Amino acid sequence: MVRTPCCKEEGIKKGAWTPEEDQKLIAYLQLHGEGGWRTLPEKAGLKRCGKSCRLRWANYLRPDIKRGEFSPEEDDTIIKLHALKGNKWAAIATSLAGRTDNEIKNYWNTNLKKRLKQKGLDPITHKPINSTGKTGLVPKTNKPVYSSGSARLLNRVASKYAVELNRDLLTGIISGNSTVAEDSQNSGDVDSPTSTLLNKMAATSVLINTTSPFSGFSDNCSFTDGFNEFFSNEEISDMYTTVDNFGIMEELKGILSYGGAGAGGIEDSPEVNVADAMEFIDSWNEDDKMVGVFV
DNA sequence: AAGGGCCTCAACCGCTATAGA
DNA sequence: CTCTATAGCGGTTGAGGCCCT
Repeated sequence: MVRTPCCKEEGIKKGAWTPEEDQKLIAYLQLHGEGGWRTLPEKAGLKRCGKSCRLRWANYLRPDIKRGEFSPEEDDTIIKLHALKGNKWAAIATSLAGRTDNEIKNYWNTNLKKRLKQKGLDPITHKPINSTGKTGLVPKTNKPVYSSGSARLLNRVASKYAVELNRDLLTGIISGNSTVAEDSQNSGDVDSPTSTLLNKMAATSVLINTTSPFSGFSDNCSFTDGFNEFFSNEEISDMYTTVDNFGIMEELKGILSYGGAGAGGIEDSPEVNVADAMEFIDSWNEDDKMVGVFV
């Protein structure tokens, strides 16, 4: 396929934008809205290529862009999401309102990467640079410590819905579309696939909890809102205080959408990480090294 | 004060994904 | 199915500002 040159036309201006150019672009977009970037420059009276206009708008001029320093909470979120997603700046940006992928990428490269290095952590793997080989998913000879908080949460879910609880139902619970709860409540079987699943979830949480070098991340996980139908405010509050690690939330979301169950409103789950986690947990379970039985 | 090196971040480049003709 | 236009993404660049000597 022959690609159309984007910015190689004669007379196309490059480099820093002037305030006058910004004004022209803003005025045009306020009048006509976004889109039609290829023809926009000519219509707006700009000697720029459409791509340049789109980037200028997306990364700088958009009214909902939050400028200024990153907060400690934003720092934590970026670091944690980077550990989960890698250099997926656009995906990370969706969790930080008002921040662009470009801004986050720059901030990572100029600040957070260095900060991790100063802490002796590899900014790519987020593990200690002089690690003895321990990684997040290979603790077979390094049994994790029991995490009572996340396990307790999962145990509550397990005991509440028992045998019928599966990924689809969990997805339903979280997205608020579940209709299976009453069936589940009739079951007293504790040695069930549900228990196994929840043990896996808990074990995954424990792994993250015990291998993450960070702590105290914000719990801005909207998916817990879906629990309102099934748990009291007090119980949900308890989830927030016991499941106090953003990574756990992310991983749980991932597990719930793993295997094509469909995650409803849950977005952008870390499929690869979760697949790896599940594979590991499965093998771990086979080896009878599960951290606990939460039934 | 000067100038050289470093740092930051807006902008660009090259590529892929996707939609539609 | 192929081709094209467009959008979007991540990596890279370079101008300008800052800091240090």
